Amino acid sequence: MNLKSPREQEYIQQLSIDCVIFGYEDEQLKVLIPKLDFTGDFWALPAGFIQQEEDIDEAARRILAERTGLADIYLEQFRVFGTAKRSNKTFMERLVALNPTKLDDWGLDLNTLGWLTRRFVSIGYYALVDIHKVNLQKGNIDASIQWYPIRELPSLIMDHEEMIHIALDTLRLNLDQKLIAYNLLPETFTIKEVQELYEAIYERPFARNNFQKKILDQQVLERLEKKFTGAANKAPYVYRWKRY
Amino acid sequence: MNLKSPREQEYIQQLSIDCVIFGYEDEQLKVLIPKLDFTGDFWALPAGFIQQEEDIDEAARRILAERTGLADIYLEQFRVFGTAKRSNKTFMERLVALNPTKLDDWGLDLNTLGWLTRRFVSIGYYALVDIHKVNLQKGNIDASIQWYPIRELPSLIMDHEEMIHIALDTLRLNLDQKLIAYNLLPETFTIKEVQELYEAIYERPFARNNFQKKILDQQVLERLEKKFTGAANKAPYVYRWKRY
DNA sequence: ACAAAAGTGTTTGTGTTACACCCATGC
DNA sequence: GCATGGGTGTAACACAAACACTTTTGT
Repeated sequence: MNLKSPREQEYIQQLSIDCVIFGYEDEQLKVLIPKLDFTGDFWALPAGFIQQEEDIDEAARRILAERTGLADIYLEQFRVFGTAKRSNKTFMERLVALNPTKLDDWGLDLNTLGWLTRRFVSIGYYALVDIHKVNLQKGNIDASIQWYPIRELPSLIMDHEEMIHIALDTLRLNLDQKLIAYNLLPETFTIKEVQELYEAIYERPFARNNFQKKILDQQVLERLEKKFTGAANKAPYVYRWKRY
Repeated sequence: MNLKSPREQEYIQQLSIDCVIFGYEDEQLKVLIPKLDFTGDFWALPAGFIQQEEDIDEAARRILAERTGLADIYLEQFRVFGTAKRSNKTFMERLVALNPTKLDDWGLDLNTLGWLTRRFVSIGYYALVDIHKVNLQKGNIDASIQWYPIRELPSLIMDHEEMIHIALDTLRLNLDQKLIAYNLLPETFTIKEVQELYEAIYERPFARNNFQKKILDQQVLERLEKKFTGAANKAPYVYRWKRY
């Protein structure tokens, strides 16, 4: 996202993409959220616009790559947000009031501001990444970027919190159906780790033995060697996801 | 949809809505498709643009009302179509070539044409209507408008056939989940009629007795009087959908 | 030997499919 | 009575949850 010249018809007008990027770490489902480089504590989902010669999926990939350094990411549309009153106006007004000089430094003129504060329709994408593969990078208007546990989100601008909740609902619906959970895990893992991931996503416990059966019956994992942790118990097998 | 002045910023640029309107009649699932009022056999889904002060859902409702005369319709987003090469260009070029004078009559100038032939991102909606309540109305660029059985579609412009197939897939996934089948039926109906509807949608037979149980177990129908058809068999009960 | 956790098997319950039967209606 | 199609009950089966037991590991 470049604030300096979005109005030059390089991008489709009044249409944006917002990305809910899910990761998994410390038995918690997390979302990647940048904080904007302005006074006033503005957190906003990674977002961007669609270039004229670019597929919307490509645009989403570009936005994701910008923040994560990853090119090959699982992602999916989940909803379009398009109420008439949906605009950056409220939050931009507060931002402008709190950052009188900064905007000049950015070279933001009134025209650009006008472009940005119009009504925007936004396509919501959610993405699943292996959190340890991510190479965190600030976007050019970010002060910082950070993973937040799904139950400890900061206060986000506009309707971004609603977006995260709808993305999570969609993820829950699609998880088994599309067998996409493994995008959140490293290359190899134990069944217990899969179970903990499921428990983090659905926020409820699963019975160990039945869970094991359910997962293995899907025939999508291949069993590798055992994993000796040094603990005084039976060593679990390590598995890898058979990509189709 | 008004071709005469869409470029005046009244609408959001390069963003459109396409509607797949499902109806049910003669044991067949049907889709409402207008034929454009130009030489060359152009069939296109009911479509339109989004006014600046209008929710996208409202815009979809407006487009639906225009063709069906119905205000209260079940509808749902199902996908955004947004590849970079997605534009009216190919089909408009053919249309212009086949209709040299007609476009002048319409007052279509090159600017408007340019507006229309740019790359467009389109939000797909599907709608379910009681086909007998529909008051068919041509849009102002339609020559005619007609219901087509899902397996006897005409050749549609752009990616509109793909849209219909994806809409149908989504409908199949959501039908039981969201209990929306009754939007396709008249006020009252028999279980057999529901079964025939399901068979039309999923294109496969259902066992009569089990189907009855499955539907009644959902507790969303209320049983009314019997329906005497004059046939030499037991009269079926008539049901009504309990709207929540 | 023992505790801890992994892995496997068995029983129970639930819901779906298949089969059989009964009921109402008009000729 | 009988053919026709609607409505209901039950047995068979498959799937999922709950319970129990065995195996492996390090101390």
